[in-house]
Amino acid sequence: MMENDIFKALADPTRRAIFEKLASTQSMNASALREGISISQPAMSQHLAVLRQAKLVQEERQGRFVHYRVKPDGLALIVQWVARYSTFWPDRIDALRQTLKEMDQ
Amino acid sequence: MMENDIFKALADPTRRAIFEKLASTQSMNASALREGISISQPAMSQHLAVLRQAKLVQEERQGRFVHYRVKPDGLALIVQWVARYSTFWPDRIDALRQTLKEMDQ
DNA sequence: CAAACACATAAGTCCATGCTTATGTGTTTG
DNA sequence: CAAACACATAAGCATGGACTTATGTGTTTG
Repeated sequence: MMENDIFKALADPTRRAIFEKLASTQSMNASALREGISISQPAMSQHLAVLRQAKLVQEERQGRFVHYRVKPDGLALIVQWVARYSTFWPDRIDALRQTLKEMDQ
Repeated sequence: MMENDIFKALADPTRRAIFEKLASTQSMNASALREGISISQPAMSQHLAVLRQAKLVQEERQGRFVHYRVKPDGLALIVQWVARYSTFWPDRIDALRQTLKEMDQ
């Protein structure tokens, strides 16, 4: 199941760090992503493969570089899953509500 | 980090099934939770311990039964984490927006 | 109070996973 | 076109995690 792929992909702290770094920019190639994260080249490549399979990121080859970027709809399933239990976080709902309000502007 | 505990706890499909079942009721003891889920008693106990440590559920002993229930604010960190990337799921946002709207009623 | 019960913990096994080194594939460049 | 480069894949290893059986702890009940 795809939902499971996403949860498993995000369960690793290194992968979340990669995703977060990727989200902070337009797009970035694999080598640039390694900067600041102490990790070997194959390890990065493997992590990106996991994120790719979970459809959280998308790749685009440009010459000998592969540019990665966060996939717009990647977190949708997580959002939907969490939303099912939205009645359980009445306090925190306001923050999300505010986020949505800001998106309208 | 607590965020990591939550992601890891939700990364297992059996644990998500337990959480979902628990969310569908007020509270339930460990034996009742096993019904429908093909799992041994110790396995259930261990899964509940993981969910407990992630603060996704809370326990309450009543006699020789231990009643579990979903902890209201348990998913807050996930919501906050996801909300940081809300600009990346513009299409799916409507579903969540609708959920919030329904909560208002 | 001994047996039954609900649950937790211990200990061991098996498979998944994150890492490493080594090598392969595709692209650019001197 | 050979070397350098960016990245992917292969293979092996070590750890983590989900399961099992066995046993422990606390509570109820006949």
